[in-house]
Amino acid sequence: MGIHVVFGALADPTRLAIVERLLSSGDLTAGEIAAPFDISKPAISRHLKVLEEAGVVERRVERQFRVFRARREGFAQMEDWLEKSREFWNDSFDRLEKIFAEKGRPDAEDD
Amino acid sequence: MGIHVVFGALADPTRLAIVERLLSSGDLTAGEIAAPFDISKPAISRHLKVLEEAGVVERRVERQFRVFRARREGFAQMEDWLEKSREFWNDSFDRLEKIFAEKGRPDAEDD
DNA sequence: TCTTCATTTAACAAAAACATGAAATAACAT
DNA sequence: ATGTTATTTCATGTTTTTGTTAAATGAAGA
Repeated sequence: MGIHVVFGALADPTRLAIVERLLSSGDLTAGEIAAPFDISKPAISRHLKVLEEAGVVERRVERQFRVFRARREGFAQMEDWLEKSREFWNDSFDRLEKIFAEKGRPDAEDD
Repeated sequence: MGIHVVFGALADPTRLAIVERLLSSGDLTAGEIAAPFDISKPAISRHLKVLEEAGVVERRVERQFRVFRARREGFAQMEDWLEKSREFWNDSFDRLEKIFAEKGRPDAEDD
C-alpha cells in the first residue's frame, strides 16, 4: 500500500492526537475519541476512516459502539522504513570514515 | 514545529522518493533530483522547499548549483516519536501480562 | 556587460483535504 | 414496531496542495 499513506495519516494534527491518545489509553469508542475535540463528529469519523485505511488503527463493533485501537502493524511499517534509512546513514558514515582514513587526516582542504 | 509536519513532508510519493534517493546517493543538485521525474522543475523545487521546511533535508549553494542532502535531525525526530510509541506498546503488554498472571494463566490462547 | 545555465518565484487552474449540518444506518431497549 | 443512542454517509462549501507555464533571480563565464 505504501508507507507514504501511513505518513499521510499521521500528517494531520487531529489524527496524530487521536493516535497518541489511543496509544496511551488503549481502546476507545468513536464518541470518546471525538469528545475532546472542537470539530464535529462526522469530521472525526472521517479521520478515523483515514487512520483505519492506512492500517494505523483497527475498528471493531462492540454492543452499539465502534471501538478503536492502535494497530501494531502500522507502526511496524514505519519502524521498518526508519530502520532501512538508518542503514543508509551508517553506510554513508562508513564511506566518510574510509575517505578520512585514506587521506590520513579528518579535515583536508580539497576541491 | 511538530512531528506531523515531518510526516506531512513524507506523505507525498514524489517527496518520499526524493528523500530515499538522497539517502542512498548522498548529495544531489536540484537538477539531478528533478531529472528522473515526469513533473516540472518548479514542482520539484516546491517539494524540496517542503522537505527543507520540515527539516528532512538541508540545502547549500555550491558554485551555480543548489545541493541537497538528507538531514539526520529530521529522522531523529521520527525515531524519537516511534520510540515513545514503542514504550506505550510495551506498557500495554505489561498490563496484559499482569491480567494473565492474576488469572493464573500466563499465555492463554483464547480469541 | 551580455549570455548561459540552474533554480526559484509568480500567477493561475485543477484536484484533494477538511469542515459542516442534515439525513441515513446500526445496535439496542421498550 | 418505535424510540434512543452512537456513528456514518451525503451534499456542499472552503481551504490547501499540487501541478503548469512564464518571468525573475543567481552564479559563472566570455
